[in-house]
Amino acid sequence: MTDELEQGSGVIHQDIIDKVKAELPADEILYDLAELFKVFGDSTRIKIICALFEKELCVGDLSVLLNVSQSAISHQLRTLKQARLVKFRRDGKVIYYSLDDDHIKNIFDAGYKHVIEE
Amino acid sequence: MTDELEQGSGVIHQDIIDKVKAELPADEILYDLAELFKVFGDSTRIKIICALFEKELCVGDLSVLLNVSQSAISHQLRTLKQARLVKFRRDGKVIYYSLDDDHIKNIFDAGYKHVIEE
DNA sequence: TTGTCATATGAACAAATGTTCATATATTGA
DNA sequence: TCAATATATGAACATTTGTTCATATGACAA
Repeated sequence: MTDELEQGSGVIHQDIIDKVKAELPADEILYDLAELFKVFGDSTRIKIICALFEKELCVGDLSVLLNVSQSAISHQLRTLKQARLVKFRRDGKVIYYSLDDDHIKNIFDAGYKHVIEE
Repeated sequence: MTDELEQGSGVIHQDIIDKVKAELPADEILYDLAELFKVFGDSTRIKIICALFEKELCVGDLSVLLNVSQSAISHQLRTLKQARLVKFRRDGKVIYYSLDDDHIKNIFDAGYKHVIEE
């Protein structure tokens, strides 16, 4: 046996495949990258991110602002926290969230430019 | 009745909420933006995109290169096509795919920078 | 035409995801 | 200590999503 997966995919250009393969970033990096974009790929989370560009906000503020339940916001903040996109500080009972990273704006803007075109 | 959704979310700063709300892009734009990032948020698709940075490739090439079935590649190319991220040209039986947009690289790079840090 | 090759597509299915609901935790003030 | 408030979390559930499998389409060569 040569290699797994005998797909009927007509291999066309093995030389090109090899060349491109050599240029591809490591699988793990591309996996992480997909995971990162996945976090941006939900409208509730994008709205949270976008809101936090303006100002740090507490959970209640976000809930009212985006008209999403407190629980849902909290769950999504957890996702954002795990992706290390947001940080938080406590002030008594209230917890304020803000963006944790400078790249976030760049990623957002790059996508934004694509979306608003034409 | 005042407004839908009487969440028990302790509204804290109505003034800030109003201010931030005024700055948020339209809902539809943020929705589209999330949809765009969603397309980047799958490792197979990211790999396809990344491969196409190097060179136009046919379905068979992509299938072998990424070790993904022809059908799966084809389905994902459909998604990328619908998002107008790839275009294609036919040459006999073979169909070559390439990237359709200059922003794609910017979006990818912005995410990439975030991922490779530290 | 007919057969073959490259790609597309629909149905089915398992896995991942986002929200809700109920409840837990943590902090403050009485 | 107790009640109230802000937030977090786990389980359940409905959707969405990505792959597979089988098959259809379209192009070429014989």
